[in-house]
Parts: sequence; structure tokens; C-alpha cells
Amino acid sequence: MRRDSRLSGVLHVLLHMAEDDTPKTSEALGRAMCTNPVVIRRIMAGLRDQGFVQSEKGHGGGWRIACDLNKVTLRDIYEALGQPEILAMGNRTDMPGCLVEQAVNAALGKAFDEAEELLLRRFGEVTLAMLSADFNARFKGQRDKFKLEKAHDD
Amino acid sequence: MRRDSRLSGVLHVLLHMAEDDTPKTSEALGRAMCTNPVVIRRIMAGLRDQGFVQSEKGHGGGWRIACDLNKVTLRDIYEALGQPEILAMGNRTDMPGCLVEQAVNAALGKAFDEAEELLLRRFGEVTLAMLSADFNARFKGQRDKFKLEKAHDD
DNA sequence: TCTCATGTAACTTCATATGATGCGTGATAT
DNA sequence: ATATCACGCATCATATGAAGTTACATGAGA
Repeated sequence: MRRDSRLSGVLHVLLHMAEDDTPKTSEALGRAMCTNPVVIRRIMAGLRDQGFVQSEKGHGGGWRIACDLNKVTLRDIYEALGQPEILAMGNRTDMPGCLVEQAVNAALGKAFDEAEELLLRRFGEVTLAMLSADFNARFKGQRDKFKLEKAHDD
Repeated sequence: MRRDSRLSGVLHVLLHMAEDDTPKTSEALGRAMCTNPVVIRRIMAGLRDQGFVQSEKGHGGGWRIACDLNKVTLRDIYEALGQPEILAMGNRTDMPGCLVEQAVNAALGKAFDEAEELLLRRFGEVTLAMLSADFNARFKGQRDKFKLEKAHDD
């Protein structure tokens, strides 16, 4: 079962966009994501419709953040992507009248629902601003490490 | 994203097998599951290797339960299937060195791990005996309902 | 020894996600 | 004005993996 990495990908793009306010073309974002510009547009379409990003045509056009990073959570982005499937497993439904199947699906379905709910709850607890802050902390950490290494060279 | 229903399917088969101790052929189980006998064998192979079921060749052969239903949980069956993917989503890993990707994957990965862990924990809490009991309760319920309806006809 | 049933490997569909192409529309620079 | 740039979108191509199918070998019992 191949895993869907659109959410991971679009967050990657958003964080790159968050670093400065200049519009980024689909082509540039596609290069950064090792994918096709059309795929970028396809993914971003949902976010644009929800007002999280905006796009401009023509010279100097491209994509730009259009929301408060403190207000938008991973769950919002997940939903803007069209709520892709979370679980790779599911219930059989070939024989809805079969009591065996009903018993099995009841037990599995409960576990599935709980896991999905937990994941969405966690998504709802993380804002884009938190992600961006984490990135900047990592960036600072790496820079300091680099400085330290350089200091040792002196 | 098409959902994997092997776990649901194999539990269905096991519950049918649990109803009586006569061997069931792959062909009969395949009919009950609307699938091919070879698919049944393929799925059951893992359970056989773990000793949860046993198969016999030749006349009167087929599949039979070979474990204590009280001791075996959904998690055991899940593992006997080869631990199929639980989540349909995952992290991008195209650019492991990218700090943005690290930040994104850290946040998502934590949520993913928690959801998977919860699901497996729930699986571990349900035994095959519980499923079978639930089925029998449903069966009794339906029979009583049927009796009641019949009583009204009189 | 004939039939039945599993054990496997190899092959064929089939569904779906992703990538690619082409053309239309609007915005900006010259 | 018009040439260029960038998105919008429909459509087609490709790749991947699960499920289904076929074929044949092996072993057990009638």
C-alpha cells in the first residue's frame, strides 16, 4: 500500500513559503519538491479555495501565504486537501446482511474510528506557526553547530 | 486510496470456521468471501505458520481452527497477516537533509505513531472469543426478533 | 491409482495516484 | 499593442501494487 504524502508535501511547501513574503511560482515550488508544477497547482487548489494561500497570474506572480499561521492547524490543511483517507485498512462490506460481518466490522470499526479521531485531534493541536518555529529552531541549532565547528578550526 | 480489507476478511473466515469443527475447504471459504480459493490460501498461510489454524490435504481436508479463541487477539491475527500498513498517509522522505522536511516529519510522525499505537492497542484488547460471542449474541437477537414477529402474526 | 485439497509460482487484470502535455485566461513589462 | 509569464484545468500517459487467475506439484485418503 503506497502511502499518500500530500499532506507532508504541502506542509513542506507552506513552510518554505512562510520564510519570506515574495510570491513563489509553481515551477519553483515543484523544483523544491522534486515534482511537477501541475501537481503543485493541483495540491494548492484546495488551500486557495479555503483562503489559506492566494495565487497571482502574470509577471511576478505565484503563490503566497494568505492566512495567520497561528490560526491554521494541520487539521485545516488536511481538510483543505479534501480529507484524504487516513487508514490503509478498512471493513469488508461485501455482505452487509451477514451477522458475522456485522460483528467483525463493529469491533474493527470502533478501533478504526478511535485511531482516526486521535490523529485528527493531534492535527488540530499543531499550528503552522508551531511548525515554522520548530523549523527556525532547527535552523538556529544547525547554524550554531556550524559556528562551533568553525571555532574549533581556528 | 483503496483500503486493505484482508484483516476484516480473515476474521470473517475465522468466525465462520469457529461455528463448528469440520474442516472447511479453501473453495468453500472463497465462496463465502466472494473471492478466489487461492486468495484464501494466501491469506491463511500466515495464520497457519503461526499455528492459529491448520490445513489438511486430501479427501475431507481443509482448514480448521487450531488455537484457543480466548488467547488470540486481533493483534495476533494482524501480525500473522504480515503487519500490513495501517496508515494511508506518511512522511515524504525525498529530502532527508532538508530542515523544513525534518520539522514537518517530526510533527506528523508523532501523530502518526500515536494513532498506530492506539489502533494496535485496541486490537490487542479484543480476542477472537469476544468476536464470536458478539456474533452469537447478534444471532440470538435476530432469532428472538424473528420469533417476536411471528408471534404478532398469530 | 484416482480423486480431492492444499502449496506456490507466475501471470493477468484492475484501480488509482502521480506525472506530463496542451491550451486557455489574465496580468505585467516593454 | 504584444510578448511573456504564470496560473487553471482538462486530458492523456505511466507506474505501482493489490486482487484475481492459471497451472502444476505434492500429499492424503477412498
